[in-house]
Amino acid sequence: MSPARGNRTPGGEPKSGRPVRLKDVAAHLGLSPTTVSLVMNRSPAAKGIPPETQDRVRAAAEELGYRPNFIARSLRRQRTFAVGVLLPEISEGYAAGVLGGIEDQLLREGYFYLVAGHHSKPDLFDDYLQLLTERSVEGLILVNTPIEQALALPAVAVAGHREIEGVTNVVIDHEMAARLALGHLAELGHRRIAFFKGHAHSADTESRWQAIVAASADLGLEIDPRLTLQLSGGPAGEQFSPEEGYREGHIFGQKLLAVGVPFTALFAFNDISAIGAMRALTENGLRIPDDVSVVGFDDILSAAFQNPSLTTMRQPLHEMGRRAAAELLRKLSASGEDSPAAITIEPTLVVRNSTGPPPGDG
Amino acid sequence: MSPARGNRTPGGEPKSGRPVRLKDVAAHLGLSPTTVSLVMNRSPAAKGIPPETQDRVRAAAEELGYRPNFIARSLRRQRTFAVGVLLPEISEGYAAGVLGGIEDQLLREGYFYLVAGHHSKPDLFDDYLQLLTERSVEGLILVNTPIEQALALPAVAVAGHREIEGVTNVVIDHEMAARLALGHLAELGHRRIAFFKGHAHSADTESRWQAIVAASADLGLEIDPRLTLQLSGGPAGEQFSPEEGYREGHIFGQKLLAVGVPFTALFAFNDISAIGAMRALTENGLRIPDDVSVVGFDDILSAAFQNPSLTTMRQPLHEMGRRAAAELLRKLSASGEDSPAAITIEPTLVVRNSTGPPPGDG
DNA sequence: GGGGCGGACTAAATCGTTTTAGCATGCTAG
DNA sequence: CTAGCATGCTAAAACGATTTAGTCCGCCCC
Repeated sequence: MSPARGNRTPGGEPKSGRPVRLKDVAAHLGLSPTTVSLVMNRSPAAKGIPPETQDRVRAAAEELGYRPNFIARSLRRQRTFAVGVLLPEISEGYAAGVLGGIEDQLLREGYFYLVAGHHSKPDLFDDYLQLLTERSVEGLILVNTPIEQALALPAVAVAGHREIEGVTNVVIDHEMAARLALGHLAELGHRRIAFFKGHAHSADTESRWQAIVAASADLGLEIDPRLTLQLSGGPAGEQFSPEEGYREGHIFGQKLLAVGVPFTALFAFNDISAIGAMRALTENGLRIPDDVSVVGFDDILSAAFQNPSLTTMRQPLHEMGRRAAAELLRKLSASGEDSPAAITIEPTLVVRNSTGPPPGDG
Repeated sequence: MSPARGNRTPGGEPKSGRPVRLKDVAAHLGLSPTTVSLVMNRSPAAKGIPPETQDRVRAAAEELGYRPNFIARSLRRQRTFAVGVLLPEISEGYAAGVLGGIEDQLLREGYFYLVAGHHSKPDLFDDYLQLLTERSVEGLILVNTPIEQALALPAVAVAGHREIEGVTNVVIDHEMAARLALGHLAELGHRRIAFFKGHAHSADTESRWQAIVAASADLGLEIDPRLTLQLSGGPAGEQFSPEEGYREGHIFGQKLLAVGVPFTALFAFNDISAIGAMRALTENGLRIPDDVSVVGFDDILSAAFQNPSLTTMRQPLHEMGRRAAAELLRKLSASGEDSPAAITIEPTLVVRNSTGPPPGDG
């Protein structure tokens, strides 16, 4: 049936070298490119084309294995259906988790994305921003990437450190996190709880701490300043490695014991430092959770594989990425004046084996 | 010394709405677009244009904040400087690690990449392959992604499961891995070593096992079949979760003890199962490394945070990604007939605290 | 018989570049 | 005096689509 050579591979590509263009389909049918374009795009202007012709066009396109050239289409329509993602480093748990969510949402909606890892170097950040702009991305998602100035493109930030005009921030609900974690400990019977605060130059630190203070008050818990230690996280602006965080958790665990103020639970700033602290406590003869309960934050992969496995607040990274992408697409499509300054994501408490009733409570 | 510069933001964008085009620069200078294009691209054909004019052009471009439109350029030159990356799932440690290396290399060479996660569904894989082709990627990198047919584009696979015509495979040097790991154990004095084999339908399983057999022979070690257990990894073709791997390691650790054949070391198939096994051994009163030494494979983040920290073979994921990207770019640029069928990457042994001399050896 | 109209298309401009093929102009050599 | 040849540029045709503004034809109706 196929008129004139029906030679295509299962992939839809013609066997001959070059791909089939719109023009080829048109020529094959004896129609103009315009007509074929209108039909293929189901353009409203195609209503004047009789259904029979439309079918002919679509059949021919299928038969020849026509695939529209996205580049040409992008140029003409001034739409690339691509967004840029800027993050410090792909192969880091946090960013990879968020990126997974971004990916799901974007591909589902027919978008692709270009990723650039700036390794926390501001000049690289600027370069990549430039390159992404040149490539005509329609918007930006910033993961864990602080920015100074307003951006020329619609943008959404995940764990953005600042409030920037026009940039929607996807953040975790710290109040809820504090309520859940402290509620869990309080319910078990803990009254004297130690804390690790985040390092001073992280945006999360302050809001999280305030949430902890508020939740403590609500629950009638007292916070003992001698039992709150602030992580330094190394030199300012530098990304601290997991190993450093672990080491610091280990040191701080020992410090807590050295203070001599009794405590029955520890709420760490993240899983890494929690794991370090668990080791320090264990080394000092304390048993977890029998003597001390430990709660982490993040739910990294390692948390489940500790012994005992770590109770922790899970940040739904995938969901955060998904929401960020969805919001960006909304900004792109809608007239979009009604974009919120922040989107709050609910964390969940993952109860494992590092928490239990305080000693002498049963 | 920036000349004239009226109105551009630090970003290089003009303040007025629309970006500056080549034509604008030409008009501003009273020259033709051709001339400006030749100069901007340092085309060989620009040798006929006097240096003075060239300077004028570049100055104007700088002043107006001209940025070439990559889409238009791609269309005309039939080059996108973009490659497609197909992987099962971004937010998985292995793929994220490799992707980090891919990213570094590609960006360094002026390329971008489009990622698609097919979640191990063959139909999604086909769809994305189609979409990437439509977007005119110049080549493909497949991470942990088995393919059936030859591909229409130049491609490199990382951890590819099959040998496909024209696709270069980046693989780990299993012989070396076996030599290093067993050499380490042998040197410490171990003679009776237990093994976890990978599940049957993984490509790595067979070659790795053969390498182990060979290395054992070289080192004069005997392999006791009663001490080799094969991981099942769940239903065929299904991605097994870390939790499952961990659980299986735990079960297999107990099984090893139940067998009743004495052993002083375990070489697991991966870190996850090693960690599970460590827990099982510890629960049964064995001390690591005093009674049993354990070696893992992969060096996932958790490996360093175990207690004791895990000695393991590190797969240089970043390097593997980097090499894959570099090879793909080589294929794209060179006439490229001389592309190897495989690129072998050297693993490294990371000695931590889960290995030591066998008991009664000191 | 011609004005109006709906139906079925299409010519040509456009998106922003690159690239091929020339066009003036002036100078030199024969 | 003019053919030949640099020199310094430019016109116009791509690239592969989309989209605006028609065209052409037949028919109906007065």
